[in-house]
Amino acid sequence: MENERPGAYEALKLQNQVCFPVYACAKEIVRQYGPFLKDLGLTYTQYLVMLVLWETETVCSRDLSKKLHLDYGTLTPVLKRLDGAGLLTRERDPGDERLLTIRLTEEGRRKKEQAARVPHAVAGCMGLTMEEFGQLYLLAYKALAHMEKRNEEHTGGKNNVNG
Amino acid sequence: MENERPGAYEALKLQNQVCFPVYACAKEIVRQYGPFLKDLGLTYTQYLVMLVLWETETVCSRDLSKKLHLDYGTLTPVLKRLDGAGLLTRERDPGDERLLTIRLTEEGRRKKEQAARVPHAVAGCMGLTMEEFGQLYLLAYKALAHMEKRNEEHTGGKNNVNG
DNA sequence: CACAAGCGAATTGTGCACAATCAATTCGGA
DNA sequence: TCCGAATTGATTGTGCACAATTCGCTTGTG
Repeated sequence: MENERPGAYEALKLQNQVCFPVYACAKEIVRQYGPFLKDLGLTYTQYLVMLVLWETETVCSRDLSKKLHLDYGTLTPVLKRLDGAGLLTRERDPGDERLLTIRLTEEGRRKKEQAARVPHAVAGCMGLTMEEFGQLYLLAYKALAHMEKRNEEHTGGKNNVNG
Repeated sequence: MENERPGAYEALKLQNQVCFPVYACAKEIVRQYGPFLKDLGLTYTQYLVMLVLWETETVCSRDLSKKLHLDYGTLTPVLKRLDGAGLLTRERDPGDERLLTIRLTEEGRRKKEQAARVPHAVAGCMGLTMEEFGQLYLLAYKALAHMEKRNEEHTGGKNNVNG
C-alpha cells in the first residue's frame, strides 16, 4: 500500500487541503454569530435575508436567491418563518404572478438598530488585522466568482452539445 | 430613518461583510466536490472522515470530533452510514468503555485510490494561483485558531464565576 | 386562439449541523 | 469504599442546504 511513489497520496492529507480550513472557518464564523443573533431572534440564514432587506427594502425571490447563493428549497421555509415573525411580507407580483415580492415591515426595520453592532463584534472574534480581512475578502470573492462562472457554463452550456 | 449619521449602517451592507463570502465560498466548494464524490458514493462530510482515516487508519471519536470541528450529533449518524457501507468499523475501547475506536476497513482503504485525484480536480475549480491558495490557507487557519481559542476560554471560563 | 417551451417557486426527501439533554463511564477525593 | 464531578457520546429537536420533482404562469409561435 505504501509502496507507491512517495507523495502519491500527499494531497489527501487533511493538513494539505485548502478546502477544509475554509469550510471549518465558515462554520466557526456562523457559530460566533450565534449568541449575538440569538438576542435578535434570528438564525444566520435569516440574518442574511434581513441584511439584504435592510439595504433594499424590497427584493424579489429570484434576486435574493442569486445574491445569497441559496435555492428555493432553502429560502421558502426561511421566508415563511420571517413572515410568521412579522419581519417581512410576501406577495405575488401583480405584473408576473410567478414572481414573489418580499418587503421589509416596520417591525423588521426596527431590528436594524439592534443589528448594527453585530458585524463589528463578530469581526473581533476572528482575530485578523484589517489588511488580512481585506485579503480574505478578495480571495473568497475571487474563488466564488470563478466557481459561479463554471456553474453557469456547465448548466447553460447544454447548448454547446449541438455545436 | 436615513437621517442617521452617514455610514451608521455601512457595516450591515452585504458587500461590506467579510463573513458572507467565506460562508458562500465554503458552500460553493462543497458543491464543486459533489460530482466527484458522487462517483465515490460519499458526501462531503463522509469524505472528511475518510480523509482522516486514510491518514491514520484508526482514530477515536473524540479526536475525530476535534479534528473536523464536528460534534457527536453530527458524527454519530455519519459514522453509522459509513459503517453500514462497510468502509469502517466502530468498537468500544476495552481500556475505557467511553471511547469509541473507529477503524478503516479493507474496503475503505480501496477507496483511497479513487479519491487520490479529487483534491487537484476541485482545486482547479477555484481558479486561484498557488500563491493565493497559500494565502487563503493561512488566513483561514489563523481565524480558525483564534476562534477555537475563544471558545475554550468561554466554556472553560465557567470557573471564573465563583472567583 | 391553441399549445409547446421554459421559467419561478413550492414540495419532498436526504443529509448535515448544532444546542440541549440524557445516560454511562471514569476519576478524585474524603 | 463510596459519593460527587467531569468526560464521552448517544438522542432529540430545530433549522438549514440542495437535488429532484411538480405545478402554475408567461411567452413565443402558428
